[in-house]
Amino acid sequence: MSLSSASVSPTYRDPLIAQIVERGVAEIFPGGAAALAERLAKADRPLRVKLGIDPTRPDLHLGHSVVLRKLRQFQDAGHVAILLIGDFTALVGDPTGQSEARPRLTPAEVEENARTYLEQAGKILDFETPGRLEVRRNSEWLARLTLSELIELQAQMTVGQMLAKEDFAQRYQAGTPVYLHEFLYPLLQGYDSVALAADVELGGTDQRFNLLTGRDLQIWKGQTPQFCLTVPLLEGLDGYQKMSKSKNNYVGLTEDPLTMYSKLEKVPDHLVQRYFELLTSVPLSELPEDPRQRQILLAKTLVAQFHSPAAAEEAQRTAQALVLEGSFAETGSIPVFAIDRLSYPAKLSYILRESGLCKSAAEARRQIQGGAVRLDGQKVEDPDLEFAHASELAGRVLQVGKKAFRRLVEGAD
RNA sequence: GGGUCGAUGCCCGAGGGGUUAAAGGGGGCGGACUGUAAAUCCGCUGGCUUACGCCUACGUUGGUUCGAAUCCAACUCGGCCCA
Repeated sequence: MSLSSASVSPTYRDPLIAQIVERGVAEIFPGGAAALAERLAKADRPLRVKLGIDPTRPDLHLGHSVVLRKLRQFQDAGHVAILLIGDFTALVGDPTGQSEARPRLTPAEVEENARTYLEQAGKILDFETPGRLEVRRNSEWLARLTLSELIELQAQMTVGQMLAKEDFAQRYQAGTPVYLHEFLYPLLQGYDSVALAADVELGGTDQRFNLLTGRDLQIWKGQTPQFCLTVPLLEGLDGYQKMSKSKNNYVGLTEDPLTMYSKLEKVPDHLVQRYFELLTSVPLSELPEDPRQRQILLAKTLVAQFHSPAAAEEAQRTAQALVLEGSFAETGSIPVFAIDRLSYPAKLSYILRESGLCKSAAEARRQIQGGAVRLDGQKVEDPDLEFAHASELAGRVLQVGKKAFRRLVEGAD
């Protein structure tokens, strides 16, 4: 996949437009960057720019922020961001990405997820400027569709067209099940564009088919079809697979500065530039030569973006001190764990589990035996180590591996 | 509707009555090394705060056995083929 050039090209007068159509863009339909740039330049009213999100999980991560940033760029250029909460389509389940049977969410869960999404999107989008944001839910119109309307909608597309969707085609050929109701998803998402009279729709490259379906349906309904702008899918920390929570290769938008910093400073070299391009506004021509310095700059830039420059500085100092120097002088941003809610005597394996450093006491035990556990930097050898009182632990730093720390404190929380 | 094959741990995939918490690979975690990386090598990889004990686990339910992931029955779900 080719990315747009590093710096803003002089092709477009307006730097805002140039940024929109060039940086962090995978594809633009129809007509590519030039066509959209022209549309933007000639717009005599704010364009309605749609981004749909399915509130199927409670947390957003950096992968989501790529397209949110793109939406923000439209806002900055004076257009209207329409954040569409797919509260109805969440019940259908987007088949994109071989995830077949998603657990069915209750309406309450959907609402709760939608609430946290908005909160997290607020870190990126402009919620303040009047007229720049519209939050809608597709149950407004989808819940009212009648069967005959639905049949009419389905009559707009053939099975052959549906099977053109890569995901369907692959699964069909591989002999894995493709359910009929999955065909509904692109149609419903496309119908959202009709209902909203969208001028532009954004999405990841995996959304291309769905976005284009929106155009077909808009034409059918006599509307001017929307532009479709896709952004690249961000690879996760493993370096290859798409960032996703279930693959545990993600950085959450709400993570604390130290965790965020620690994850980002080890982004694989081949992805660092991509992260800069998609997640920051740093000019790519200004990146440091040294790969290590790039990682550090990336981590600091993003922590500063989601927290504050001061938090970024402190996270860097702490990470440096802890990991490189093994010193415990800088413990400021280590997550704390309140030890007075433990029951004593407390085994170390139990503390490791309760503090979240290990998933289970059995795993904790294995980590100790594997030489991974340290208390104030001292390796612990005895898997049965036990503490009689909280006072023996207060103020100490517990560590698993090189990067996971907890500061044990009394009376906090 | 009929035939046929299949359902195993995070994933893929062996195993066809006991020695199977279940081969092997992937992934993950940890250790050495390093740039806190990559590559490589090594270890671990169901759960239980009392771990030579107990509890869960091979689609579901029931059955046959001293004993089943392994045999039987019914059921559920999927693939393919036929109509």
